[in-house]
Amino acid sequence: MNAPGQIVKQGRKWDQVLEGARTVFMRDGFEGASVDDIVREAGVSKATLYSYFPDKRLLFLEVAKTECQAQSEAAVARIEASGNLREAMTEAAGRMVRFFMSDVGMQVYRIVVGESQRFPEIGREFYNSGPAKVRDILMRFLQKGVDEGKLKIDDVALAADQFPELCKAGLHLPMALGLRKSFTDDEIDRVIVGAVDLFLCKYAVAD
Amino acid sequence: MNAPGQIVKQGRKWDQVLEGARTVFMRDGFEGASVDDIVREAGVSKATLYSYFPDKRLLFLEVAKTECQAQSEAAVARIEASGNLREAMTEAAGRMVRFFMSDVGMQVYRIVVGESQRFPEIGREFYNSGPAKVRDILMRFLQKGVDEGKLKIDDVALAADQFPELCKAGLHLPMALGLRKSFTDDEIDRVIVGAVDLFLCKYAVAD
DNA sequence: AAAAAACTGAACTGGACAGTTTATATCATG
DNA sequence: CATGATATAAACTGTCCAGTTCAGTTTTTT
Repeated sequence: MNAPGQIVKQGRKWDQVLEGARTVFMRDGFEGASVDDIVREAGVSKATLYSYFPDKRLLFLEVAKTECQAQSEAAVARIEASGNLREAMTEAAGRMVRFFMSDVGMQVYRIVVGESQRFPEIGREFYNSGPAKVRDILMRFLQKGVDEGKLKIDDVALAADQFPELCKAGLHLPMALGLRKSFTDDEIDRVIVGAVDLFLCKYAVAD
Repeated sequence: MNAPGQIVKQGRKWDQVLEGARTVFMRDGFEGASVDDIVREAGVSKATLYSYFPDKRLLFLEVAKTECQAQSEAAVARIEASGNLREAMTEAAGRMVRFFMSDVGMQVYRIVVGESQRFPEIGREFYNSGPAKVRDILMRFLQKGVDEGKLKIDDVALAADQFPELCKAGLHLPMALGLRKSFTDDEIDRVIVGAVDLFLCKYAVAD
């Protein structure tokens, strides 16, 4: 018997449950996924699942948290400024776009946006372990550029919000709405190059 | 008896049904709203609702469509370039931000993103009657600026995607995720001015 | 005022699904 | 190999909800 609201991590099949839940939630969303689907996918009995997770909501929260951490770690891997600022930013942009255009990234976004009304904590969890990390790293990166005299930015926080938005131009919304399943590398490059161009045109001291 | 999938618009209480549905869907989302809630809110019998709409999904689709049209018409009201380009864009940005930051606009976005997996047509419906209209008008506006020699833009379509994204910087995501309920006028102005500054820095011929 | 159309209320059907229970089986380890 | 922890299958409970039905009432039309 669990203490109410507690997740118990011991036991052989914990990973199995989580992996099955991940698969089904990512495929069907929160409401669309039934617990029976999940136990079938996980190859586990319902009683086992409920011995680990007190309810469906907390199971989903665990999946979302894990997913965000994995994603943002992959996406955020050092922007360590190689000599050339433009190159560094272009590469960072590429990683970000891959971050939010991946199947899993997109699906997490959809679910989180859709459910953040009913589960407010999920919105914060997602923001902190994803977008907020990107923002922090970008701010540090930009500030360093300013300190080194490569960039001239009055409002670094604003700039750190602007750049990721520019990288979404024409890509993110059509995907989130299911109008497009994917984009070609050329389409993506066009947006990234355009983002970096626009950004550096204002903020670069000398290019 | 309706032809399958057909919506019947005749009858006294059609508007009443739609208005009740609007209220409840906007408050509770699609899954969260029960048809019984809707008929109660609308002051109408369940049989009446089902004499107009063959099912819940099509009722929601109708609400979303109506909502988008109303919104985008309000938001898009002429960007007729008053002499000053910067002023015109700043004002257009203000309208756009008000467009997607309003309670209803935000809620439609949440629901549509959340449900566009299960109902693909809803994503397209929303995109075409909202964001696509803004995009078209912006493209025409920018092209005119280019023709008049005020702007220099290689890729007008890209620029028309970039500008709205810039207007979302730091505002849209925290709202969509429920981290912030609202923003002060100062916060919004900062983002709008920043967007116009960045945009015109690259694209304006002479400012 | 009669006929037709629209509406009502309330009960009902059928299905989906979260979470529980129970009796039984398997595993890990000392 | 014995014992306690972990897992299982399957049936069950209770709830929620979309959509239907129907006998009767109100409104509109003619």
